Amino acid sequence: MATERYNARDVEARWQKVWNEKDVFVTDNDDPRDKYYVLEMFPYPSGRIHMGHVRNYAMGDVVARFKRAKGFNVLHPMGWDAFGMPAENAAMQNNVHPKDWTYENIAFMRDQLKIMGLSLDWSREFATCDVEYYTQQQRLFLKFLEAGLVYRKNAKVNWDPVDMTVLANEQVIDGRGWRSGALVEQRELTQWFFKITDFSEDLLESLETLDRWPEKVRLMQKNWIGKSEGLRVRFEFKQAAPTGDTELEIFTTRPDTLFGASFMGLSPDHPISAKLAETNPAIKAFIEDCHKVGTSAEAIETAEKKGVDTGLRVKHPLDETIELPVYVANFILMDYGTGAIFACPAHDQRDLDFARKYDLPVKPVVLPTDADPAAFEIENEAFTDDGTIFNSGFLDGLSINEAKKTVSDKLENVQVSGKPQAERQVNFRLRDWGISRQRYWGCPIPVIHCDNCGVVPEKDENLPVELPNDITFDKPGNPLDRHDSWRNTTCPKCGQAARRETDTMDTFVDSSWYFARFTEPRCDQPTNPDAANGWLPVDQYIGGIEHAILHLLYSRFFTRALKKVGALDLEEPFKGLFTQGMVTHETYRLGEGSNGRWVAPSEIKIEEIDGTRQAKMLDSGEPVTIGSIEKMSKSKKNTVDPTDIIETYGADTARWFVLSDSPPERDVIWTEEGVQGSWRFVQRVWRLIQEIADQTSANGNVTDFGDEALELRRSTHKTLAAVTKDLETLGFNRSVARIYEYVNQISKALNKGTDAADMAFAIREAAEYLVKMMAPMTPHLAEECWTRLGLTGLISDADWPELDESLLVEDTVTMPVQINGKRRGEITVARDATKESVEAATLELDFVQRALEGKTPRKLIVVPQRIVNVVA
RNA sequence: GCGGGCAUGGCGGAAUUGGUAGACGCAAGGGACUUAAAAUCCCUCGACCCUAGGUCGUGCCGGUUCGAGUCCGGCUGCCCGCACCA
Repeated sequence: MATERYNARDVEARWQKVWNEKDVFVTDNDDPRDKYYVLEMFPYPSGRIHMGHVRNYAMGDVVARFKRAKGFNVLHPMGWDAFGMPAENAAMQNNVHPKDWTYENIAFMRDQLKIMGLSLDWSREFATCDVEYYTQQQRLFLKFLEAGLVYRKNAKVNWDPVDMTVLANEQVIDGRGWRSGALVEQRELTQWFFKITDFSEDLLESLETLDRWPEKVRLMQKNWIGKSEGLRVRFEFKQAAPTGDTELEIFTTRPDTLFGASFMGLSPDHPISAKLAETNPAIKAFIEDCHKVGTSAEAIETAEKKGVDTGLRVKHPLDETIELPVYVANFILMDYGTGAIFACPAHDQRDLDFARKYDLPVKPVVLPTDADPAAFEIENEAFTDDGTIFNSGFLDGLSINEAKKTVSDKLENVQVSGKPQAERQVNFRLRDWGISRQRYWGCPIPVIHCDNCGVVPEKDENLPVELPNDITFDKPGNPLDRHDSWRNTTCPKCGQAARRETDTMDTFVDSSWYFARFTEPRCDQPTNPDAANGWLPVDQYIGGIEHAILHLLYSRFFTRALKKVGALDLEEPFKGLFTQGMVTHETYRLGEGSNGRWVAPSEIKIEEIDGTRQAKMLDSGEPVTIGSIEKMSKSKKNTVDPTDIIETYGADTARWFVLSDSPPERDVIWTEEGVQGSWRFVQRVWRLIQEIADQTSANGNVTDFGDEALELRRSTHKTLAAVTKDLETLGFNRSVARIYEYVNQISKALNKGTDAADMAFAIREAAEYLVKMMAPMTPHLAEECWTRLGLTGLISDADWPELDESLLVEDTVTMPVQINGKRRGEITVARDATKESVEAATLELDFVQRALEGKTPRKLIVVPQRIVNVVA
């Protein structure tokens, strides 16, 4: 039989059809085998899949297929995170209904995913904008409400005063609305919140159990939850504040620096600030100024530190003779602690910046170890490390921790107006989750506002509160607000005319429980607890690092809330988490410098002239500047369309490429050369398998192996052991490298001929093992090779190959020999040689004797099976 | 601003987790086959030097160790997140 070229397009379509017709990847909840749930973060249906998706889903698919081969009952579903702003933007720009836009995108992207040959159970697919899904989400909301996990309070939003609409943080650019360009204002609205802070302690402690999560993600979550032990201290006002308060209550984590206090700070949103503003025009103007920035922490914290002296004065709690001025300051957040602080500029950078600006005292009270107390001064950098307390009266000489304790103990026992002056307090940085969005394309919050009864939950039997279809986007703002026939309803409690809530839910709500819904996606309740408890937790979750905090924390909260309302019984949703890197590409520009127009990789060609890579336009030949490598993005046009790649090279090549080279947690650079390399490899494997299929047949028992056959068999089983381990640990790039190496070895062995029965056996075994090992990564190629080798059934249903451990160990081991830490040669000894015999053999070596010049070594280090080091 | 991460040849990376730095791939150069090209196959490929050998070398500076890409301290650069992007 002649070898034929591998036609990926035909082969891939053919096997996809077979998998589909045989329902190979449809999962049965009642299958008795051990379960394994693999999930990739579901995509937002933006229009087309991008290479980041290809990488994410290729990884998940390798895990799914590998675990399937290992005998697990694998759940590997797919869906769509389908609510959100882009659909509304499309509606405004192109006059298309968000629903139509979204479902059209989903249809297109589903087809794109299907040609990747993913082992997904498509029968479980859903979109979060499906009425069936958001009905259950509304049901959950009502259960959470009943369980006391939902409440309303005032919170700030970014307000665009020209468009008269609420803006998302990303729609605020340099403090201005992205469309109108108007300066954004902060505005308070009554909004819905989930009580995630009920679980602060549990969310923090439980991170310890997530040993299959990246350490960095756990650390980020820990810092985000931000547990701190501090002190609430009441500072007496010299004269009462206009609110009538006689004390100012602050929260601090650094009571040890109390003697370094320089001033007090109030949040612009503090009630005292608001009261002062009524009579003090300067403060009024300042607060208004503070409200002219966006609501994001980044905007607030990067703004220049500014404030206004209120004229109020407080007494220092440890020394009545000290009087401290009270400022309203723009960097103090109302929703952390009490919204007021005491400032110690020497040991806090923000306080220092502020003190320098307003010429307030800076008194160091923590002395760095080894510093001279007389000479130690703070310049423009606060000292925040460990040290010893000084300049602090009775605290002098104590450590920071001792001083914290001493101050806390003392102030807890001082009475001010009949209450202790201070109180120890555990504080969390984590805030409750505001879920209200003033938008159309989201899950409606199922409550009704009644003039008689107040806020009334919709009755369960009235669900769903369905989004109306007849809406318009000709005006800014939420179309639900102006949709009278939808908005006007009757009160479920008293039956009188009432109005629907027009806020919809944050799309993070949609993605906080979809993994549970997949376990029984057509259930007429949010979950079937049996199915959910059977499948969950997700054994391997894969997605972008950008979700390290919010999505994952919200999902962890939801798991606790779902448990509380009896929807499932589970501690943590994701047992294993893997965060993959981005796909990047070179950028290209036509024209001068930063004015140049971005051009796409498909519009140019690259040549190497005198050793330098140069780019020019395909059509005009104009020179193009090659720019930096950046995350693929539409704005920079450095994208490669997965569909184009798959049409040219096939899905297996694309999958193989995104799994190669770069470690999966790191960014991968897409290069045309790299893809061609992968494509050549696919062809090479196909040729190799054809040759082997033609030269060997399924062979009988061979028990005696010559050196060459044995060597190949050792390679086979060593490769299997390594690839198995690499796939277990998601080291896809390593397993790809091993397979390249292994194919080189098989080719070499094949060149030596297959006449001998032992070689024929070893090569045949190698071919079958190779194909099985590649099957999770290049499944179509593997099926085709499987058939070509005359094997029956589908490789997608086949077991992972068996490992012969006896072939992994060798009798001798070669170790490097170092002299004074530098490699000077090597020594081959029996695997089980004793330390003493290795030492003796080492001293016999020519180069060792030469180096020692007859002297005895000062030290001889033998690490068995590793290394020998002679210290002369 | 705050929190987290990353850095190894021309390029992507590997390195048994403190033990031979550069596996494997890409690019490049040389050769074989071919009328020619493509494809394929073989060889070379960190830098430097007095080239049987040796010196230097994992972003920069310092430290621990018989031994450091790996551990510790201090920098620099880039990337991610910051609660209404998904």
